[in-house]
Amino acid sequence: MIKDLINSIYRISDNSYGEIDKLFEYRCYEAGETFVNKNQFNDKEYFLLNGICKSFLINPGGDEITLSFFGEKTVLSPHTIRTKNQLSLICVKSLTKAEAVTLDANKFAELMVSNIEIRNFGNQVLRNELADKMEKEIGMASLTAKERLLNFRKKYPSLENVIPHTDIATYLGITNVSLSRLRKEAAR
Amino acid sequence: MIKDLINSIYRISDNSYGEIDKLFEYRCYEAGETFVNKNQFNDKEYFLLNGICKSFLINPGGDEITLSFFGEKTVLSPHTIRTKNQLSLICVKSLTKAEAVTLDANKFAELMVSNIEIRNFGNQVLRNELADKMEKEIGMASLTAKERLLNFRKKYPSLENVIPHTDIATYLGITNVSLSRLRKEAAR
DNA sequence: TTCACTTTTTATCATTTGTTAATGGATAAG
DNA sequence: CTTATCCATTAACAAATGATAAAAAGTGAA
Repeated sequence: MIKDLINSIYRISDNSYGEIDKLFEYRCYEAGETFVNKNQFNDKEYFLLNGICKSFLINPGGDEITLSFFGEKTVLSPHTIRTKNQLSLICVKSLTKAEAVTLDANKFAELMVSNIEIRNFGNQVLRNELADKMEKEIGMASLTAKERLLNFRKKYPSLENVIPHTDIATYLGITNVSLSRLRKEAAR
Repeated sequence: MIKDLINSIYRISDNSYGEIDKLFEYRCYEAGETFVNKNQFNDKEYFLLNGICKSFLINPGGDEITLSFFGEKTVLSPHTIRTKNQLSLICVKSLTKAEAVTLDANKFAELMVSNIEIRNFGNQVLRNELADKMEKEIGMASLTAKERLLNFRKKYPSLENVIPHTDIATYLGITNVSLSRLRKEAAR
């Protein structure tokens, strides 16, 4: 199933998969566990098998601001862009019970150098990450909160009934009270 | 001066610089020239020597939404994350007369594979790009428009008096009328 | 079940931002 | 110098969103 996850992003041969396969370590997280902490050492890549996670930052007021959600069978933001000097730039927590495999990020980076399929896979993950951020960026700059909510529903169907609304609200750039209001309007 | 630009991001040896140096082609853009177009073929990296550029997307209403600004001696968003299948995902235009050097992106990617200094430089550009987007993301999600304007001024001092306010407004996620209002308040 | 706790909704009012349109200022062409 | 054009500002009103607090609904443990 990890192979399916990878192939759904960029198709690689069984040989190439074998090279990554050796690096996997299985992990299990409880709901609400923050397993990547800002400013702490981190040298892993994460492939999420099931469950839901969010990446977030703490704003000056002390609130968690959701950056992205990660559903089952997705890759968390790549190590290169998530860390500086091996220290994490963001936090990641599980919002449900979740299972994942981790890989040593340095060894994976070496594979990206030596194996073109793995490099293409890694670069595709990077591009997806950026495309995601650009999509969100233009939404924040040109759509109303209601439109952003509707986009959120398209992009993450079913998530709305599974995770705390506060996490969704900060993702949308509004308060949870406003979200409740928009939900009511959208229901009509 | 191109060497200074590179070294200001990640210090590389003269040998490594020599490898990049061969790839440069000089370009000059008039103010208002869109030299990267969405959905069009693109295989270049861009190092901006002087002038100011913006990356942008067109929203459903037909407006240009500014994604980022690029000042003198900076690197435009790397080709990997800016294109898919060699087709550009965004537009880039010069807001002033500008000079740049371009490089063949595929040849640069090869250098990133064979030369660790160039790879580190390229990855640093990637990280900076993402850090930038995350900073903006959290600002859009947790700051008021006025605070975002003040942040913009810190980040791009002097830009406010050089480029059209509409470009700044869409960057901040507000209308140009609102920007004018905030400018007046902030002046007090 | 009941109780304690958290989350979501609702209501009220204040503030921010958008929309539209008119005004003024700058700039460039004739 | 005039005219035309573009851009920024201002004004008035509408709409969206925030802040606060109270009520309702859900959740989990004893």
